[in-house]
Amino acid sequence: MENLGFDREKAIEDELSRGVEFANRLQQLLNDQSTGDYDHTRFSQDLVVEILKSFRNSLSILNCNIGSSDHQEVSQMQVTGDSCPTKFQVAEEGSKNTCTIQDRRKNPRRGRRILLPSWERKTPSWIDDDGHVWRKYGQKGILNAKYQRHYYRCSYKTDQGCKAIKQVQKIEDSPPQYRTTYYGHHTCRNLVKDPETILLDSDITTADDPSTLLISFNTTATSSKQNLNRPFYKQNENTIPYNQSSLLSSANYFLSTDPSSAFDPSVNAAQDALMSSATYAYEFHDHHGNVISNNHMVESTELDDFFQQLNFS
DNA sequence: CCTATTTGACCAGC
DNA sequence: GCTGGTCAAATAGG
Repeated sequence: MENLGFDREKAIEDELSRGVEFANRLQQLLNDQSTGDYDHTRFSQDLVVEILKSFRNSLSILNCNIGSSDHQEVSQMQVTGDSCPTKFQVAEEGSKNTCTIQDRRKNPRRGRRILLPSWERKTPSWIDDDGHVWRKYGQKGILNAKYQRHYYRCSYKTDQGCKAIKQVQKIEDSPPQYRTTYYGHHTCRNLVKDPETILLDSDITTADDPSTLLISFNTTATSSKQNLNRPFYKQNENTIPYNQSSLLSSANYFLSTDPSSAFDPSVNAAQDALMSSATYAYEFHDHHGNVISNNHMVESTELDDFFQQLNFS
C-alpha cells in the first residue's frame, strides 16, 4: 500500500475495524445460539451484510471509488458523497491527488469542496446523537432544497485540531427525515476521560476498599428509540480482573440492537468506594471508547431497571 | 463574563 | 455571476 493519505488510511482502518467488530459480534452470537431467545438467524444475516459492506467500502476507498453512485449502500452508515476525486486531497496538501479532472467534471456541484471522506446517515429526528460534541458554525439555504443546511464542526477543533464536520439537512416532511452527512474522522480525544483515567483520577484507587468493583456493560444501544425489542445478553459471564493493582473487576454485556447502527455506545458502571456501597456511577461511551456522558448514578437495587431502560422496553 | 449560536459577508470553485 | 462552505461580528443565554 503506497502513499495513501492519512484520511484514506484512517477511513479504511475504520471500515475494516467495523468489519472486525461485526465479525466478532457474529462469532459471539454463534457461540450464544443456544441461549438466546430472539431471532439469531435474522441478526446473523444482518451482521454478515454489515461485514461485507465494510469490506466493500474499504475496497472502494482503496480504489478511490468513494461515493460513486453505484455504491449506494446507504443504510445507517456508509461511505458516500460526491465524486471520488477530491475526497482525500486534504490529507496531504503537498502531494497532488492522483484522481483526475475528468472525474471532477462529472460533479455538478459548485462551490468549495470538502476534501474529506464522507458518509451519511438518515434519521427521523433532528437530533442525531452520534456521541460527539459539535459546534454549529453556519446555515445556508440550498438551491432547490426546501430546508436549509446546517453546518457543524467538532467542538475540539480549536484545542485539538479535530477536522471532523457534519452537515444536517431536513429532506422530508412527513414523516420527517433528516440527512446528516459526516466529513472526516475524529482525531480528537474526548477529554471527559476514559474509564481507567477516571478511576485513577478519583480517589477510588487510593481508597483501601478491596470491594471496589467496576462492571462494564458493553452495549450497542443508541439513544434513538429504534432499538426496540432487542434483549441484553451477557458477553462474558465471568467477573474478570479489570485492573490488578486496584482490585477492580468487570463483566461485559451486550445489548443487541440494530446491527447496522453506526454507533455502539457502551456503559461503564463502577461501584465507588466513596459513595454508598449500594450506589454505582456509570457513563456512556461511543464505539471508540470516548466518554459521551458521565457522572450518572444508579442504585444497585435499580440495576435491573437500568437494564430495562437501556433496552428501551 | 464566558461560551455557543445566529447571520450576513466573504471566498473558492465552477 | 452563481452556489455552497466558512468566517467572524453580533447576539443570546447561562
